[in-house]
Amino acid sequence: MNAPNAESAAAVLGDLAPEQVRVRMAPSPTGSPHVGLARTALYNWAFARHFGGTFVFRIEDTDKARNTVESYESLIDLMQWLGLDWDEGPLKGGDFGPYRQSERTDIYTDVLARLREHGSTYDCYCTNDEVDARRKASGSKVMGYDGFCRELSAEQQAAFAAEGRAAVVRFRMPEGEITFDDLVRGEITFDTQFVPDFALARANGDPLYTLVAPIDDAMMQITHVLRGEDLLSSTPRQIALFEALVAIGVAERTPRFGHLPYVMGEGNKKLSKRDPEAHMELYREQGFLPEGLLNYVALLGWAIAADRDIFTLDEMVEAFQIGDVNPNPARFDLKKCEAINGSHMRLLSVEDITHRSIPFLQQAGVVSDPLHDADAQLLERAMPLVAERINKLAEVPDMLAFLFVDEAEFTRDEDDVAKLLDEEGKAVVQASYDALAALGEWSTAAIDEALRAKLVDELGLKPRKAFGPVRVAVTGRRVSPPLFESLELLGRERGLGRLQSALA
RNA sequence: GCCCCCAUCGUCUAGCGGCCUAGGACGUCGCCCUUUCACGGCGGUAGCACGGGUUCGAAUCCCGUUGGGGGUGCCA
Repeated sequence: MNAPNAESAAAVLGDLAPEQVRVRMAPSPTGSPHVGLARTALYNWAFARHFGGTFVFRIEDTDKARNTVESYESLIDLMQWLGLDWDEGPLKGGDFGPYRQSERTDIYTDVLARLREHGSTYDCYCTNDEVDARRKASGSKVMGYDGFCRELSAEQQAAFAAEGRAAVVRFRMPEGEITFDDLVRGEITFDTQFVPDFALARANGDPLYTLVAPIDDAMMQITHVLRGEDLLSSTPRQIALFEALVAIGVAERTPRFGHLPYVMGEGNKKLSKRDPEAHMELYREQGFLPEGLLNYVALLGWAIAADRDIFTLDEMVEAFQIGDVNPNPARFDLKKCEAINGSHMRLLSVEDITHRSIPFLQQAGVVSDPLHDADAQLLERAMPLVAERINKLAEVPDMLAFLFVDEAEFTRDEDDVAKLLDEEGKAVVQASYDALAALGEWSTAAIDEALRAKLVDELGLKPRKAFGPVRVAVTGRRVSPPLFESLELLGRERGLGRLQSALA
């Protein structure tokens, strides 16, 4: 499938020293950032860090109609949250800037002029309808542009211009085959007869992605291009253009390419922007940890070892080899993503989880903002009870709300009340109240002992039966932190109050 | 249509010609732990798409078929 690992560093680097590696993440600021984009960013980042090379962050905002500032900002925000730090790019600068294509139009205009001078381009006056009509007439199976304007004389060009036609600039594709050694797929060959002359600039002069990406990669001295599989079939065009850029002295070399597999959603289709599961924002809001999310996303096409799937970013950097990336598309599985995140949660100290949970608690209105001492102290005692039983930070407020609310605002889940606080349940709660009202010391151990003596020993209830109603009475829910500990934290007065109010 | 990519449990994967009676993880099922939910532990379930080669030997290499995906823009 891929090159053997033992040789892969040499196979990947060629004559480059490891620290000369330069890769880039080059998203378009349209829409909200995507899971696939995060994976591409992660692989590029890990590749650069593995070799001690440079990770460039570039914004591909040539499509004025679709770019938005919100999208640009959320891109930056996401990268920062994930901890994928870049060496050159927005907010950071670098020797090859600017790093937003919208600020580089002079460069593109200049390079385009040089390409024209070199004979790599030509002006094309055709309309789509004309091209379609010719294809229909000739019966050609090849879609795309047919090269009609390739050899137009100056007089013919003048004649078209006189008709008021504006010309797009097209690249003159060379004849023959283009073969490249894809870093994840191996050798791939295209016959350029199936790669039509493509447009480099709009009729209004605006440069297009097809022109701009290779120019930037060339001038930013990118050595390895790791990008989505959707760009695979545009690679021969880019390689041909790169060769022209080398010829005119803009590029030193053509980078190596590696095409990463798609991330698929439900069914078997590419995770699309309409898919709510596609958006990174969502995971952040739900309280996924960046390290957990990154770990899961890394698994979509790569494995650190045969029998292991929890690892840190440092471990990934150490182990990451582009040749190990699996070329087939991966389905995003939320269940597994949560499980991986939960494993990372359990790797954290309680202090750390507490710290990270506070914004979620504050946003839910469970604790004060800024955090008062009283809340902080209660939180410090409560977090150990829940830290082990959650997969996402957003679960914390649900688990702990009952401890923090004012008694007046305390409510119980209706379904749970209906199920567990029936006549029988209320009798249990009453018995619990009796047992605890007399209690001398209000501690977990004492509460445990008292309730057990009363409910299990005296009334002969099974623990399952006994503690369910009490739990709903005290915490308002069937699912909660451990009961005795919860009672202790609640305190005698509020604890007994809850038991009493459940009887009403 | 044409071009290109892809193909191991339901899902993500390990596998680089003999270590494969195909390993791990998530899911799922059962059991244990247990005051609920989790966590943890133990066990089960389930897969090399198909057909031809090559080879002493194929999940692994080659060809074909089938199936999936992508491209085929004055989008990126």
